[in-house]
Amino acid sequence: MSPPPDPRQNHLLAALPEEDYAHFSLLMEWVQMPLGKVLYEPGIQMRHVYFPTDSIVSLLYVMEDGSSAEIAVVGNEGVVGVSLFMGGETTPSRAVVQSAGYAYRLKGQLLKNEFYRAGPMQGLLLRYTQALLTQMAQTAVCNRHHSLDQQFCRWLLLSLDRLSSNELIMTQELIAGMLGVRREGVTEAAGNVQKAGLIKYSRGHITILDRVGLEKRVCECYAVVKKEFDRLLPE
Amino acid sequence: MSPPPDPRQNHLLAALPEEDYAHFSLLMEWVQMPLGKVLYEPGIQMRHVYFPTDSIVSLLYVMEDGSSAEIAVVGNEGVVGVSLFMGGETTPSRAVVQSAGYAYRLKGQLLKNEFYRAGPMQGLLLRYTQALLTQMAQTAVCNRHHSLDQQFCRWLLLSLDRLSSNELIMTQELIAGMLGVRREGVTEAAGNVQKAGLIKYSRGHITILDRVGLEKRVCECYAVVKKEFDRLLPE
DNA sequence: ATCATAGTGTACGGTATCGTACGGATCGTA
DNA sequence: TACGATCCGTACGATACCGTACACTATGAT
Repeated sequence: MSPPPDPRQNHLLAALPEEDYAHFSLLMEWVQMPLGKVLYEPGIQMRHVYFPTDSIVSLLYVMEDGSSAEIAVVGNEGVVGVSLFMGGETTPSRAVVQSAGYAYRLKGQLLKNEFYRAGPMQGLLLRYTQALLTQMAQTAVCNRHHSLDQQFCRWLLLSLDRLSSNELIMTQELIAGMLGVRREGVTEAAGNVQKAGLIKYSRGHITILDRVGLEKRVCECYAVVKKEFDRLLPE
Repeated sequence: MSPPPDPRQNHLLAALPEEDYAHFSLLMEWVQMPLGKVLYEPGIQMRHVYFPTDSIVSLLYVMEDGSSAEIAVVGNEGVVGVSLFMGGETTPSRAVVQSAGYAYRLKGQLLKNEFYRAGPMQGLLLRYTQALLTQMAQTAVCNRHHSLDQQFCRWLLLSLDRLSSNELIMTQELIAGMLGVRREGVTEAAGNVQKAGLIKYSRGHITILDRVGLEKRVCECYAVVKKEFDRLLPE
C-alpha cells in the first residue's frame, strides 16, 4: 500500500492559510478513488465532498435512454460536491471517477459549517464554483459548434491539466461515454490525432507526444476555460 | 410611461422576509430593459446586478468566428450577475435582453455587502446559482443529443415560464442566435411545431396555442431544469 | 501454448444540420 | 399607394456524425 499523498496537492487545500488548513487536516479522511467508482448518483443526498489529489472525477448526466454526456471534470484544482454548500444537497448529475488516484473527503456537514463561518474557504469555494460554471457553459458551446476532433483534444487537455503525468489510462469506449458520442467516433478522432503525431495510444493507454500540437488543434473552448480557472484560482 | 412594476414580481425579492426586503427596496433602481440591450460584455467588470420583473435576459457566448450559443436564460425567477457575489466579477459570456420589460438593479457592491452579511439573501442567491448551474449543464446535454425541434420547444417553454403572457416577441433570426443554429433551421423547426397546431407565428410574434402539446414534444431536459428550479426555489 | 475477452479498425447506408442561394410575404413609412 | 426593409419559406448539394455490423489484435488467464 502506497503512503497517503499530500492533501495539499489539491489546489484548494493548498490555498488555505496554514491555520485553517491545520483545522481541516484533522477532519479529512483519505480515500482511494478507483476507476469507475460512483461518488454521487442524481437526486441522492451527498454525504461527503471530495478533494482529489491525483484522481479525476467526471460529472456526467445520464439520460432516460441511457446515453450520456460529461458536463464538467474535476481534478486537483477543485472539489466534488459543490451542491452541498450551495444549498441544494443533490444534483441531477452523476459523479464518476474517470482517472484512478486518491482524494481527501470531508463530511458534508463539516464543510458546511466551515463554509458558513465565512473563513477563507468560503471565497475559494465560491470562486471555484464560478469556474465550474464556466466549464459547463463552455461545454454547452463546444457541443454545439465544434467537431469531434476538436472536442477530443479539449477533453485530452482538460484531463492532462489535472494530472502530473503525460499518460492517460482511458479506453475509447469510456471517452465516448464522456463526450456523448459513439465509440467509433472516438476511434476516428483519436486516429486522426495519432496520425498527426500528437498522441500515441494502444488498448487504453494514451501517451501525449506533442502537447503544443494539441493546443494548436483544439478549439478556443479549452483556452477560455483554462484562462478562467487561472484567473479565479491563481496558484 | 407605465408605472414601475412591483419589484416582488421577481421571485428572489419576493422570497425575502419583509424586513430584508424593505432594506433592499430603498437601494434598488428601476430600469427599462429594451430588446437587445447588452447588460454585460465578456471580461468587463460588472457594475450592477439585475432582478428582472417581466423581462428575460439571455446569457450567451459569442465565439471568435461570430457564431453564438445561449448557455442560460434568466427571468423573474432569478438574477443576472451571479459572478459578482461568486467573486469573479466578470464572466466570459454576454448578457442580452431577449424579451423587453423591466428590472430592478442594484449596485454590485451593495449586493456583495448584503451577501456577505449572510442574511436570507445569501442562501437564496446560492440556491439560485445552483439552479443556474443545472440549466447550463442541461443545455450542454441537450446540445449534444437532441433534435432542433426538441430544442426549439425547450427554448419556448423556458421562455414562457418566465413571462406572464402566452405570446413571445421574437424573430426566427434571434432564436437562431440563441440556439446557435441557422435561421433556416429555426424556420423548419417552428414550421413543424406550427403544423402540429402547438403554436402560431408571424413576423416575430409567437403565440402558444397548446402548451401541453409542447410539453409532450419537448425532450426531458426541460423537465429536469424546471424540476430543479422548483425544488431549489419553491414559491 | 491456447483461448476468451477487451479494445480497436473499418465499412456503409441513413439522417440531421450546414452553407448558400433566391423568392415571396408582410410591415412601416414616405 | 408605392417602396424599402424586415421577416420567412424553400431548395439542394455537402458534411459530420449515427447505427449497425463485423473483423482484427493485443492482453491476461489457464
